[in-house]
Amino acid sequence: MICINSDGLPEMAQAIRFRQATSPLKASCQQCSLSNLCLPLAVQDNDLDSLEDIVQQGRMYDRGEHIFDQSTPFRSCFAVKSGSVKTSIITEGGEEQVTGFFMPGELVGLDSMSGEFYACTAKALERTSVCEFPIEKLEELTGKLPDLQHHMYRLMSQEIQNSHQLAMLLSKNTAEERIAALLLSLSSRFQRRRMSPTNFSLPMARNDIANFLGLAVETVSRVFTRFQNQGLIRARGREVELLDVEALQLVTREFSRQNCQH
Amino acid sequence: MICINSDGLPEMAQAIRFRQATSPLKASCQQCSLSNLCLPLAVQDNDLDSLEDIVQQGRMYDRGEHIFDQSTPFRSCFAVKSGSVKTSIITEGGEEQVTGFFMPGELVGLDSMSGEFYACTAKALERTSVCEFPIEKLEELTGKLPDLQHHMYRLMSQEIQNSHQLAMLLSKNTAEERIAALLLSLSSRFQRRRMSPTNFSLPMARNDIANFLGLAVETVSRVFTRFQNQGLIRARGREVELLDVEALQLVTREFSRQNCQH
DNA sequence: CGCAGACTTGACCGCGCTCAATGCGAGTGG
DNA sequence: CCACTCGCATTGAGCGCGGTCAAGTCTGCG
Repeated sequence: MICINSDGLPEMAQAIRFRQATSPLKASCQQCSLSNLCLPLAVQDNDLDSLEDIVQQGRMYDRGEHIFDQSTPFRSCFAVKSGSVKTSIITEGGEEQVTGFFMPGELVGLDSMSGEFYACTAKALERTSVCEFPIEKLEELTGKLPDLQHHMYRLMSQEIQNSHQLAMLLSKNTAEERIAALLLSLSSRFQRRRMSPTNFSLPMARNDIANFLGLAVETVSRVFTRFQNQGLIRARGREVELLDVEALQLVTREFSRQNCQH
Repeated sequence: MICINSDGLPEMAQAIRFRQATSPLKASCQQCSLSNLCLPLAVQDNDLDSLEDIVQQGRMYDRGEHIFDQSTPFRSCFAVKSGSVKTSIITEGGEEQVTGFFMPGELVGLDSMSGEFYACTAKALERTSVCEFPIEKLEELTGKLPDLQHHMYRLMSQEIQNSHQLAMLLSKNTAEERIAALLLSLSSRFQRRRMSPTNFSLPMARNDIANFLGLAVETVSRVFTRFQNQGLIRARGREVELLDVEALQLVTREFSRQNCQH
């Protein structure tokens, strides 16, 4: 009845191979290229050891694999190391609502700290590796390191804000505005990682974009081609090039502008 | 330009009186009737003193008064003691998006812990009193009391979940489903406070409901009367009586049921 | 080469927004 | 006490954005 993972079988063989290779090794935050984005960002160099002590190098996940779902007991938060993750809530009826996309350096699972099970389902959008922070140890550590605690509060607070922004987008903005906003959000997140902010490939399918933004797939498609015809972007499949960032920013604010003149 | 406070004058006299009576006194969580809902819920009896040490009894706010807005430097979280509060994001263009309603025992400001200023504007929906938790002291205290820290994580996590639920409501559900969901949410929150879950008065105006749920006021009105005609509720102004809770629950799930048969 | 899944495009229609008028209750002043 | 006003809520008429349904196209992969 609930058929979430509709992906192929042949990936399993690969998964097992990698699982053995990288299983429960201790991670090295010191050498990680994401140390200026991820949790280490908040801890002093001399405390980095204690963070490394609790981190577990997670395994690799193939495209479509679940990192956890709503029936998994909540034990850990996960930092995306490479690849990307989508989280979604799946209702009793099997309806899915995508709640977020997570890129390298971002922390998944903050919405699950209030219950026994994860509050959402996390699925790898591509070949993805994660670092695992067992929550008990993490809480213990944040009790000792005020800076880390502060950072956790910041991250969770930011997550609330993001979600509010999404709610705003969903309740007030047109399809074009929502999609422009998403493209710009992705753009700035690529930029944070020192990648091109105008030339990237979408980690998620049109379907996920549509679900996330509360639209039909067809509408997403139409807006993409409309943007392309207007010269705002160039898109072929998941490859996207932002040709006119300022115009896109204008689109996201179009709503406000139109409704303020009277 | 931004004309938010449109309420009457005569309340001012009263406000001043109350302000003097209860101003920056130390609050007593021990005697507070909300101690089983609010932060004290998470601390041992013998640690309650340290929590009381940092709490400040806030002043009274009249209907429509701002507790803080997006230009206020972030310093504290606030627990609603009596009355009720609405939070909203106000964009550059003056557009408002209501992000939440807060009732006694609930904590306002968790979305603001990641920036220098509050991330939203908090407005009293009626005569309201709050307790103030200065954030620096609160963080210091949560570093010492693991239970309290754990509770903060829970609260923030819950806030994320709530917001995701809202996003889901906004992107997938019809007007009727959204309003049924809101009524049931309010109902259960009144019940938590040992008040009637079927007979209460809405703290917010139709306008706020509409904004929160991403609808037009007119739609809210129409759905209310439709529900009334169907015998689900009885509503006159802000007074609401839920006549058929089970039917309302069915309405919220109607969507899922309809879309699962094929 | 052929198939499956993802994406695109087109035609149609309905929910909910908009605009506009009316109803209603509370506070105000004559 | 009634008439007036101002916010707020309700009700009705019409229409547009975006959803739905149905083909058609593209792409990767065995």
